[in-house]
Amino acid sequence: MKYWLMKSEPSCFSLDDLKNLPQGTDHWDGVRNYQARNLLRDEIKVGDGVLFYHSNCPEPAIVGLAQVVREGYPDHTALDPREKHFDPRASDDRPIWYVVDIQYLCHLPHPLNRDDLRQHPFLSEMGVLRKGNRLSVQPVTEAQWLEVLSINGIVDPEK
DNA sequence: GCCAACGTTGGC
DNA sequence: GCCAACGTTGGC
Repeated sequence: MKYWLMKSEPSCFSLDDLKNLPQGTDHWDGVRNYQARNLLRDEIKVGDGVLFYHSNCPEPAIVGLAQVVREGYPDHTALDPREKHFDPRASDDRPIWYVVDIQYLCHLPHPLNRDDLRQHPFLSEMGVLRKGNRLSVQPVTEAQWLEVLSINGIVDPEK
């Protein structure tokens, strides 16, 4: 089991948006970066934990937890010319871009903003704090995951 | 709105 | 294959 941090602009797609979908589940689509693509296609597995991060907004923060419920499969939005993230190089045979499905678990009682993260020994190492880091999906260590749960008094994120 | 950092593109 | 130009991200 692995852990990931996924970034989303709340004005575009927020944790509430995820929660309100049927089953609280959605495709994580539109990723057009090869490093992130490789993670989506090869590394991210069903059951992995996801820290949901709100970026590019008044209060950037880790705001909730999700879990992976379906692993890497082709991103159909790359194949549809009407889509914003359409990629003419992609085809059914060679999809190029991938998505995973994630399911909402909970909001954090104490969302962790960037100052909060900087003050913790494990969390201050997170990629999301590094200057210029634009990866929309990035790995999180088990220690970091457990620290987020512990700060929030969460024993079992699925409850 | 500013601007630094980064990835991608494209001319050569 | 180099590298300048450009577009995008994202904190502030």
